[in-house]
Amino acid sequence: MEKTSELVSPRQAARAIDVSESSLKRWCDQGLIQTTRTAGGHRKIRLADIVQFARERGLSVGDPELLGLPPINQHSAPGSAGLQSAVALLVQALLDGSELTARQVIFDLYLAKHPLSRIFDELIGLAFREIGERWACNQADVYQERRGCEITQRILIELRRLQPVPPLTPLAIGGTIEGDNYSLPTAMCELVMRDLGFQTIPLGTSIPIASLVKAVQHLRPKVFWLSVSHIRDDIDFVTQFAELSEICGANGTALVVGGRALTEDLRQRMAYSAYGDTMQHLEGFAKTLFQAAAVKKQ
Amino acid sequence: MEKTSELVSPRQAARAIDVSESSLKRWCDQGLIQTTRTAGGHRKIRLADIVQFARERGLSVGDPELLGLPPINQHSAPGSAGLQSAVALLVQALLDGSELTARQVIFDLYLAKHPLSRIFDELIGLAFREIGERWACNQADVYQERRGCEITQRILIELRRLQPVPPLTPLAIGGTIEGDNYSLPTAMCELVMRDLGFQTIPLGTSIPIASLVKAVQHLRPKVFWLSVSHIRDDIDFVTQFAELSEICGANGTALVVGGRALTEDLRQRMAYSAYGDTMQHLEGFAKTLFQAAAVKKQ
DNA sequence: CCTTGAAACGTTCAAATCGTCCATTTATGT
DNA sequence: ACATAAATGGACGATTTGAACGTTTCAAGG
Repeated sequence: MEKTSELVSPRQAARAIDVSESSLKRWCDQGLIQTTRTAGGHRKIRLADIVQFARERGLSVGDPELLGLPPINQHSAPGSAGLQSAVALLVQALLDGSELTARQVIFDLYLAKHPLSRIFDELIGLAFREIGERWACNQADVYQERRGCEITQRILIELRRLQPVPPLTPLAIGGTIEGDNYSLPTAMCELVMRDLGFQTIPLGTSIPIASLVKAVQHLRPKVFWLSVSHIRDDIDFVTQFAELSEICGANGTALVVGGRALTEDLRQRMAYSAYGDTMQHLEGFAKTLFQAAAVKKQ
Repeated sequence: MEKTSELVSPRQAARAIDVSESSLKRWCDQGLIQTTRTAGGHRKIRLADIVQFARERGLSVGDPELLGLPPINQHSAPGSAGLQSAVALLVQALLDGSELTARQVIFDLYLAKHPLSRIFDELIGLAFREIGERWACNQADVYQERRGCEITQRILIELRRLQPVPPLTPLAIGGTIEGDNYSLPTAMCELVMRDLGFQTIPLGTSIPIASLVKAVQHLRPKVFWLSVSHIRDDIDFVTQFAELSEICGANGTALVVGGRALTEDLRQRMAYSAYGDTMQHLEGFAKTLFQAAAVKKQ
């Protein structure tokens, strides 16, 4: 087994994306792939950079193990399979606890240049809706759903490693409120924001709003995302949320909210910068915001 | 920040910039890195020099603070100076949200072949106890603690990737009960079991005991670990736990329990194979169990 | 003062990488 | 269809790297 490291050699990279070592080195020298050099002149390539390159050029990662990534399965021809059949595959993998298959399904789509937001909305989101339905019909057990969450969370963390390291400029933070322990949506928010170029700090789950307020004050982010899957007390939530909203306003922080717990009725009693049902909504909003911030900077 | 240990050894420097010790020494001898020598000929490198060298070449620099991390021996007693400074470093990193530093502190110890169980008990465990105390004294905020958990969890997942893939033979599974959303202990349990050679499946958090029972029936593991950090209703818990215990007995599954919520009083009303306060307890018990299973197999 | 284990020393060596050149394949233009 | 340009993949000796080895230094404890 190859050594797992943040930096890979040209040979590892070349084998992984199935091109010759010569070509890879040439691309490095042309500046297509960012590289650093050792004192003796050997190239070192960041894992995220090589994956990013492969993604842009539509090259499939044929041998991920060389990059310290998990091995591939036979299923799922990249791209051709499409999101639809991928959902069914993912549902089955998650229910079976087959982490490898699940990972491969998601990675394939990611490498096939699908935007993260669409993968989240139209693959993972749908998969968990499907699992929820089966659970309701007693065709699936709670532990299967939880295990699926666990697996998915790990996959998200590994996806994060493949993202290019964002510059330090605009900061986005977020988390979930006290009593809400559903960590997947907030993890997805983070990846979407990072993909747009934000530096991100996930605060975690089940945090009292009072503490979220402090986090905004300490870290002064450009964006605060809040995914609400569960609310203990509506009235408490609304009053405390008002404070968070106010602090965000005072700090110039855009407050983006979402989550299935935010009913129409509830939203009318809240003040925020944007609301989104889906990750694609979040991406759309944050993209305009990021461009605005970038322009302002110049 | 003037430290006494401003001079570091080649080994420390080499690991900080992720190159082999050989190369680093060679570069020193070539004059690429300024070094001083002790009377006996050992190289001593100044912190500033190694950082400057790394910056000039765009090599990845970990955290300069790490270079001051004193080596920690296996024979150093718990609570010795070395571990204590590592704990302090980790506490600060987690409170600051500095994932890089936290990761390197933990990885350094792991790569130095320290048993995972000790790292968990004497580094991570103590660190979170310390954070908890600061929180109680209003010196730390909730979001800092949660963010620390988030960071640690990611590190654990990355540690998992470094572990050799276990054979399929003995299976261990575990998780937390409904209402208990503290995922770190159960994640640590998983890594310890994997280190011993078990195949593991983490079921996730907040699972009703009834569903845990089903998991045992479906998966028929050799070991079931249960980390209990929070209990909603004592009586409910005890009665339902009895069922889990029974099913485990019927399936030949060893039931290992632990966690701060299991008081002396509570434990007297529970039937289990083993109880452990620490990861080292778990490791000790599971080790004998694994050997027994291995012998049986032959 | 002596013992002892860990870390650092210097050296050696196989494997990996460098830069360069060149044959082959693929794309492009007339 | 043909010629030309561009990109690819392989091969070469020279250099760099990482790991092994036995020996020496360091720091701690009896």
